[in-house]
Amino acid sequence: MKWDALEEEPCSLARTVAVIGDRWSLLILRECFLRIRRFDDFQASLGITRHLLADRLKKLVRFGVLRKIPYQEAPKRYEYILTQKGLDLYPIIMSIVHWGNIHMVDSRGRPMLHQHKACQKMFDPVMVCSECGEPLSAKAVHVHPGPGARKSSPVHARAQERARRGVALD
Amino acid sequence: MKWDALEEEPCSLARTVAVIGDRWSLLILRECFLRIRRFDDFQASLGITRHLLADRLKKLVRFGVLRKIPYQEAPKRYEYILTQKGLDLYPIIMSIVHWGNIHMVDSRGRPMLHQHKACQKMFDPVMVCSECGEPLSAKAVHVHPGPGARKSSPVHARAQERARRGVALD
DNA sequence: TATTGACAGTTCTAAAATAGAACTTAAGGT
DNA sequence: ACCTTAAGTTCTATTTTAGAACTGTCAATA
Repeated sequence: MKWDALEEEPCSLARTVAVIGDRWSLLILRECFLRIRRFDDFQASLGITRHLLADRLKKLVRFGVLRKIPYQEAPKRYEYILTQKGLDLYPIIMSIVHWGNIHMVDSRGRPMLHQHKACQKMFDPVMVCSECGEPLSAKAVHVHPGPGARKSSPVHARAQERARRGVALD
Repeated sequence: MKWDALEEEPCSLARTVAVIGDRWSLLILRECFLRIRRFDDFQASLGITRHLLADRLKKLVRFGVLRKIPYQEAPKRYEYILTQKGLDLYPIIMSIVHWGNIHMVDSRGRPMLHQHKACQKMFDPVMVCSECGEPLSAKAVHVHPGPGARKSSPVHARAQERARRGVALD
């Protein structure tokens, strides 16, 4: 499957993977959330090749995740800033960081701590249900086809039948 | 940078990207959460080449995200099941799906809806602070070096200084 | 005036990863 | 004997990525 085909898939995960599903895009976005904005600063802090960095920034701008805005004339220079669409990636970034904090840290402990300005406490992100506010887990969720669904494959039909019969996820 | 180097980075995001930061791993995991478990079923539903699928399954098993368990002898056949570490990826998957639902769906609407078994309602995932329960946004969070931090680069020092001075994220 | 340095890229070649198809192995069924 | 299912492995061709060098503007310095 080509990258372009991913964008067209009838699946919100696949379409998002088309935007952030490569080795560098998420790392670039991490830097954006840490207030890195300029080409050479991205390059210095990530060690990405300049070629790839130029390509990825172009892609993120094309998807509307970053905006390229001039910060000086003569010579014209630009910086890359998160759009609202980009800022909305924050829950993805945080849930990735949190999983890494739980499952991938070594004996030195967490590289970074997060403080909530509102309550002043160091926190972890928790994913809850928008309707009842309870924490979510995979086992507590049923999936249903939505209006944008295509007919499901036989493989998926069998899998959903297993779910209906209460077959566990693990 | 090589993939192996990513795993060693003093950053929980980078280390997680080493596990799920390629085009296929997240798609394979999506199938796992939909109760797909067998090689040919993954292959049929994803259209991934058998070569890559074998490689990615091996990687996910190596990282402890999936377990390979036999479901029949003679000939020996295996299926791939999420471990607890794998189930813990659910918030990442859901936040990715949710971002796609908001920013990447076409006119047909969402491909999939989610129902919370506890409250019976269709829901969206919301990320909240573990301490005060309020919804989180990037702008409401301060970052601090944790016990596993390495000395920050000059580039990051300048960026953090900007944050301290209250420079906006966007 | 000539030189150096900062910044934001582009261009080149070599190495690595991926796509796509065919092949293998082991057993059961007809 | 032959076909099918399942889970891979092997092969070649194409695409992507790594790594380094190069380009074009302009400002500041020697």
